[in-house]
Amino acid sequence: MAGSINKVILVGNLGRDPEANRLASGDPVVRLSIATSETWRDKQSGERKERTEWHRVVIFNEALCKVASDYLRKGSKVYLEGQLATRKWTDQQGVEKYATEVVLQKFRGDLTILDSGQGRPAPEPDAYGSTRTREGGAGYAAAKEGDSFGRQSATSSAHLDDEIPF
Amino acid sequence: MAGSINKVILVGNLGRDPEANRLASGDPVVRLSIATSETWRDKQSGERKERTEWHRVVIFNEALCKVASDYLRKGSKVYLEGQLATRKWTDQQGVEKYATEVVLQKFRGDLTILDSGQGRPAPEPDAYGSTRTREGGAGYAAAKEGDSFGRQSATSSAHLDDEIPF
Amino acid sequence: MAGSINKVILVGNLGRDPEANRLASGDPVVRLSIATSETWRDKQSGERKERTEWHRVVIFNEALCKVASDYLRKGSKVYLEGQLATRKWTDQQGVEKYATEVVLQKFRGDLTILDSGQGRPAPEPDAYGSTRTREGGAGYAAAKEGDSFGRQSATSSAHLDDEIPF
Amino acid sequence: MAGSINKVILVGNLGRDPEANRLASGDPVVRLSIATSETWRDKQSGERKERTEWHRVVIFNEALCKVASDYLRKGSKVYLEGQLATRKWTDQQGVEKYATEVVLQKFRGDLTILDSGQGRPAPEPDAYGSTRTREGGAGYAAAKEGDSFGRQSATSSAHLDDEIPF
DNA sequence: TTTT
DNA sequence: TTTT
Repeated sequence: MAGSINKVILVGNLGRDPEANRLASGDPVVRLSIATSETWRDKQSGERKERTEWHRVVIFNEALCKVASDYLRKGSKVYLEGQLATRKWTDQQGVEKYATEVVLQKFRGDLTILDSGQGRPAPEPDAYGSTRTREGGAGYAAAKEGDSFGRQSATSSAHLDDEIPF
Repeated sequence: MAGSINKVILVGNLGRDPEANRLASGDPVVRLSIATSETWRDKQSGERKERTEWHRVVIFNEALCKVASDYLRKGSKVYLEGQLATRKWTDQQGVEKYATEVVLQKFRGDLTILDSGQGRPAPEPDAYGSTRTREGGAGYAAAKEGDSFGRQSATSSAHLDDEIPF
Repeated sequence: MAGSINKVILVGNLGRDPEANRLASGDPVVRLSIATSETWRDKQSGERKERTEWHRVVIFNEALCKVASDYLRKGSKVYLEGQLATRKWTDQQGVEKYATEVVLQKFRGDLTILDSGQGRPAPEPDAYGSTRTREGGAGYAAAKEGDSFGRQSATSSAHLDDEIPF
Repeated sequence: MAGSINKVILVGNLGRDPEANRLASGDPVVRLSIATSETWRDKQSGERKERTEWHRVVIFNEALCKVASDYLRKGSKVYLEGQLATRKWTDQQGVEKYATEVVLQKFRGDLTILDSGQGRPAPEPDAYGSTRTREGGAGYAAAKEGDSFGRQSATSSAHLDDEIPF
């Protein structure tokens, strides 16, 4: 379909520290869990309501992987831009599962830090890069080769996804 | 969270005609299934690849419901803007399911037709509005009251969602 | 032109306090001057370069006028969404001038505060509303009626615009 | 300013054919004039009103220059994404002038054709690329070196800008 | 799991 | 005129 656009823009906070990994190809992947929320006053009761939405973000863009793993922490506020991708897999019970993620593909997407580190622990300089030398070490498990879309294959990440529910 | 943004922008084509319904409250809901796709040339094989992504869109914005049901048809190209919302429900086997939708809430979102009707059947004038007078009639099933977010309750739409795969 | 989109998204900082005014109609207008900047390393010299862009923002959306005048100050960081509008006028020397602004029309646009007031003077409660009672007083000059687009007429604001250059 | 975003999204039609040029560096530049419009019904008179906005677009992204010059024509509908940049220059009378453009920098921005050529003259295959071999030839005037931002210097384009009014 |  |  010539002429289609698939774009997500989020401004929100990380619910936990970024999860940095490498595919078998050596390419980095960083996963973020981002909260956005909206508040409104209920017309009936007059009560203040809040609804929080959690977004799974998967970064394949190398430069942005580095920004994410070096400078983002639980609580960080970010602006990011990616695209929607729904992944399907079959769990151990043979049940088909779906998860929709915001994907920042290689050379695509955008990620900008909106809180300049106030109150967050200073990042270790080049924390992500250093894992190149201790590949597979604690916290940076090696992953299976990605699919043609550049994402981990459904099976290799199924056990992670089962923990899903964001 | 003061200061969060949850925005999706899609330009794509409808995979089927819009599904117009009404909540028990009488408020309209229109569901769209939108395809976006991207093509690229595989660096290894040199082959041209294509990946299509299907998006579930749910419109609660009344004016945009009317635009959608009056002027959109299978194949129509649209620009739309909404927000991500993930819904959870339990199916008949007791399995927890999730579906992420692009929601155009009341008084929010945007929807613009990008192909001025070429080749599509002329819409019946005010097709949607006329269902007000035959509520529950063929093609416009009445639905259960929405939840606080204004969306149909998980249970009332569960059987639809099971058909999912977009 | 059925099917056109004109959208600007900015994340940046206010270069000065918001300027709140009222049109002759009584409708509020708030003007912001927003800086965005980008930095890069020059490939030749290796030097770190920075380019700052200044954006004129004009808010006619009443709710967002209130947010802006009550909570924003010089230095505040905001996310905002509006549309481009280029205004033309003739200055006292008879020279045609143009200025492009990011406009948040009535009931349109978006404005979200991204820094929760850290270090900024607490806003006077309802500062903007209170000017209703001292209309035309210092700092809230009354302005001539807006044009059909809801903006001040070119002539009524020409002297302001001559100070322009952002 | 770490953490700023300057983004413009337009869906509109070309008011004339693209203007393809090359900088002295050999890098391509394509200029587009894009119209967006909105229509509304005047609350007082009940009349249908329309307002058209013209946008100057400047493309430095090489791949998108090629798309624009090969496939776009007067009347084409496009989706595009760029950033705002205001350029200042002094005209022959010594008057300072400003023009705000939507810029698609090298390796940045987005451009998607929304009408698949219906009714437009088929583009000559690779029309743009062929100018590499007849640089400076009819229709592809060579231009002075760009500034650090990658844009043509103010002086070299001043005479073009004087024709402005988009 | 975040944030206000 | 902001911010880093």
